[in-house]
Amino acid sequence: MTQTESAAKTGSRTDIREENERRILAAAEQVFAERGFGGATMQLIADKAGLPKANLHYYLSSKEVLYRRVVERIFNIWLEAADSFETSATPERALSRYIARKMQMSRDYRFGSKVWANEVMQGAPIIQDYLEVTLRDWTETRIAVIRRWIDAGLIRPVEPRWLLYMIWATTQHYADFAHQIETLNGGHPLSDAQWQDATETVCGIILRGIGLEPPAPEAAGRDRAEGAP
Amino acid sequence: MTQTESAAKTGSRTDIREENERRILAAAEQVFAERGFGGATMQLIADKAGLPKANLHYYLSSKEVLYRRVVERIFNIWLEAADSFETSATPERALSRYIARKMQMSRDYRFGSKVWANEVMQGAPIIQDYLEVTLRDWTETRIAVIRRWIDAGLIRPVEPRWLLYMIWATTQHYADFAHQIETLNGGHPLSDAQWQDATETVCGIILRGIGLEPPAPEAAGRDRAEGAP
DNA sequence: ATCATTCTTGACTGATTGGTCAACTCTGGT
DNA sequence: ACCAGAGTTGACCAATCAGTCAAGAATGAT
Repeated sequence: MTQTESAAKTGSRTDIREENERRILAAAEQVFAERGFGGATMQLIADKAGLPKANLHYYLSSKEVLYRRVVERIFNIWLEAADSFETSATPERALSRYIARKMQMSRDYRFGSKVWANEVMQGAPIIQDYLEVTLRDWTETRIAVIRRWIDAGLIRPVEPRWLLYMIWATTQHYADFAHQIETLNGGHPLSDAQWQDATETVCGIILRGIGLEPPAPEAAGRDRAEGAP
Repeated sequence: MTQTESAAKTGSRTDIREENERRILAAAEQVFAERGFGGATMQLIADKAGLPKANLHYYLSSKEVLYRRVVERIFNIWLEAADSFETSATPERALSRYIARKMQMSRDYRFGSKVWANEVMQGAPIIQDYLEVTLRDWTETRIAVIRRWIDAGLIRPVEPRWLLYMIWATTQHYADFAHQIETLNGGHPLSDAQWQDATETVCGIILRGIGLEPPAPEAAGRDRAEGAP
């Protein structure tokens, strides 16, 4: 039916495949986020993607494969953001940029964050190897950096682990508990100004908490998506 | 009824009912925490409780009723802990006690915390009224208290909402993401000393972050369950 | 000992699930 | 015009699900 012409300008086959996979993955991310792996149904994902259920299995062989694809995509996005923790910058700059970036991610990828939370809460049956290798390596290098800051007397002596967990927890909270936050906000999503204020507050408390003076908010550009890679 | 006599260790019927309901609720809390509502099965809960599945339906009429009971129990536990935010105390004392109590709760009720997180992530289909009434009221009163602290110049001027969310996020993270934390801890659960250090670090960063000097760790008694109400 | 009541449980049911399949349409190349 | 291969889809299947039920076991009161 009209399915084919909904693709981009060029009607190439690979475009159809890419477009449909994109739609399926987007729908799946949302449904997995809201219901967890076990609670999600292929029918629900199909409906949300606007495709018949059999079509899902044509592109993604099984529910588990689909879930794995979703989780891997999220982990890659997380990895990109993790780069904004510049190990060569000053503590103020490295931490404030990282926190701001993670807050922005909670706003832009709230479904992905929830899927990640769900996966970890269930004991990470799918992504345990990511945790043990990639995440652990990333964490260890940042811990080393923070420890060097401490040794240089740049920040107060705190166990770097707890500091990192605090940043993760606080920023991801705005995605995972978005519904609770909205309810306590009178049922309305946070406005642009509220997001910016929350980001500055979180950044300010954490930086001051370890003995730093937070830098002036960076250009205030809230919709300046992100800088170069 | 004949309930006049105080419930002793007699093998009375009500004892059997209470004991079985307790076992079912405990098993259900764990399974709902690990799989979410949709992913949990009555068979799994029955196996974990050591009872035949039909027995579950004898005590609790449906899966949804069972889930509701679990969630309500968790909310009540949360409410008790919320009392440790003493509105009459100094900011240092009110906040440090509240944070310590919430950290302890993350350790003692990790399943409950996960069920709560799951429920909120799914849009709080069951407990929306709790969010809108009880939680909102509690939050508003604490926000008012924090605002008074600010007006009195006791703490730095920060939006109280973001401060509360930060405390919730950070403390609950230790329950909801316990698996990730364990993995990054070499596969071992946090030791008593690590829990205490994490608590003090979280407390220290947040208090210093709003311009307070954290009080000396309270008696360091890590297994001194909790004081009176 | 009798008996009403509570508790136990294997066997069952209708509904829903993930996944399959064969018949079908559409597309670009020739 | 024709065709090979990509994309589409309703109908179907075995497995699993929440929930039911009736027959029986256990218990306290008399």
